[in-house]
Amino acid sequence: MANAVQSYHHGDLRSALIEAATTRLSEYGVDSLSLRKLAEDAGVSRTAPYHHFKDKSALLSAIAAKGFSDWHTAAKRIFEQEDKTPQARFREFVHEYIGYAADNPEMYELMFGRTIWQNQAATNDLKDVAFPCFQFQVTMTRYWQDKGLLPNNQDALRLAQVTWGTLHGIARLLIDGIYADSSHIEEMCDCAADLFMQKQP
Amino acid sequence: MANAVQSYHHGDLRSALIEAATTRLSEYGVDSLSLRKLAEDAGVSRTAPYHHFKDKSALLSAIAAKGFSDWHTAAKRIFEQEDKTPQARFREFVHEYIGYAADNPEMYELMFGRTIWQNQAATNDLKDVAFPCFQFQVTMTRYWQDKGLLPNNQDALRLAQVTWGTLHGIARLLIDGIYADSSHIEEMCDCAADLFMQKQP
DNA sequence: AGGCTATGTTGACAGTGTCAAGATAAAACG
DNA sequence: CGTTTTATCTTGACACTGTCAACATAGCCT
Repeated sequence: MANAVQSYHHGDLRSALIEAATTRLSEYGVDSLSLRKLAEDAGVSRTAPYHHFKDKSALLSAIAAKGFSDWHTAAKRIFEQEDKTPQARFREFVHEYIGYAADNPEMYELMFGRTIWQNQAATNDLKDVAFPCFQFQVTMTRYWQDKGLLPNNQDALRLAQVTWGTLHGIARLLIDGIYADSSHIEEMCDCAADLFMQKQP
Repeated sequence: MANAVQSYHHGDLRSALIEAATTRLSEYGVDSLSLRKLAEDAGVSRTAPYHHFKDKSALLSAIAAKGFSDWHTAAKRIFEQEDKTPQARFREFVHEYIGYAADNPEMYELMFGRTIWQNQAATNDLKDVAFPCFQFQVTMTRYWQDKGLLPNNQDALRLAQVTWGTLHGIARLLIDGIYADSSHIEEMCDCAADLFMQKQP
């Protein structure tokens, strides 16, 4: 059993690591995340984490997986608000997407950044959670096309890639510090939403 | 003078470092860029680079600055083709932008990534070259608005941010390995271009 | 000729991820 | 119950990294 007095076995090191890493991530950024520091914070030796994660990338993947899970829940909540018009939901989704990235820059960077995706580094566990999120983007796009909100003469997949690309691009420009001025986020979101929802007069 | 036989003074270490770093960057990626390796490749000791760059970030900024300079030139060349219609030029610009990112993923990542932009790490030299590039995006946007290509009821700055965001987002999704399938780049570019160039029927 | 300054050198420090080999506790099994 | 297997944790070590301090050299300016 794991008590205040540290025993040889931690008890639930895996969860403790993920939790500590998530906290440290949002506070100090992904660059300041070191396995050794995390281990020390958990009161455990440097190499203990290796019995729970293949390497550093696997730990990061686990954190991101949780992020995707939360993201999917939030997206569905917005999308399924029956009491609001599709227009309102679309606009809300845009604002929510950018807002999430702006409020949780380090988590967003981890989830949608190259760190865990390049070189086929992504864990299968991660893919299992992330791919449905990407798929959901297509589902929503098709729905909005059916409702006449988004242009119907485009392939749903391509259109989803472009709309998601737009949100992703704005998010990245914001959180990567390329937009020195981040005071007009709402206007940018509305501009993007207007652009896609081209109402034919 | 710097001959085949190495003398105490290198001669033009600064240029040699930038050149070697650029080559290594495009071949092995920004993560494999270490000051020590670069110094060794240049036949010089580990800390010699510090007499030419404040720190690693400064070296990266110098490389990126060259990238921005080239980018600006290429963008202007496309934009100023008098023999082509604005539509054709806009479409070409979209393809060229994504194409550049796809062909030079590591350079793009460096130029538009967080590494050199976050924490106000960007050198003044870098800003001096990069900001005109960002500004040029607005200039082009305003021109295309005037030509009736892009919607005229939006603020040029906001619209530029959104269109650039779209290109940037697609580029990043591609080069960060999130789009496992990168075989439909052209279709995505056309879809994006079509979406912005909403011809009112 | 002498000194200043730009440039290059070695030594050192505090980090990092990760592997190998050994220690310990808990669980599985006879 | 005792014994063995397995999961977990430990120390030691290695090869890296960026960066600072102190010192050496060579070229330029007066």
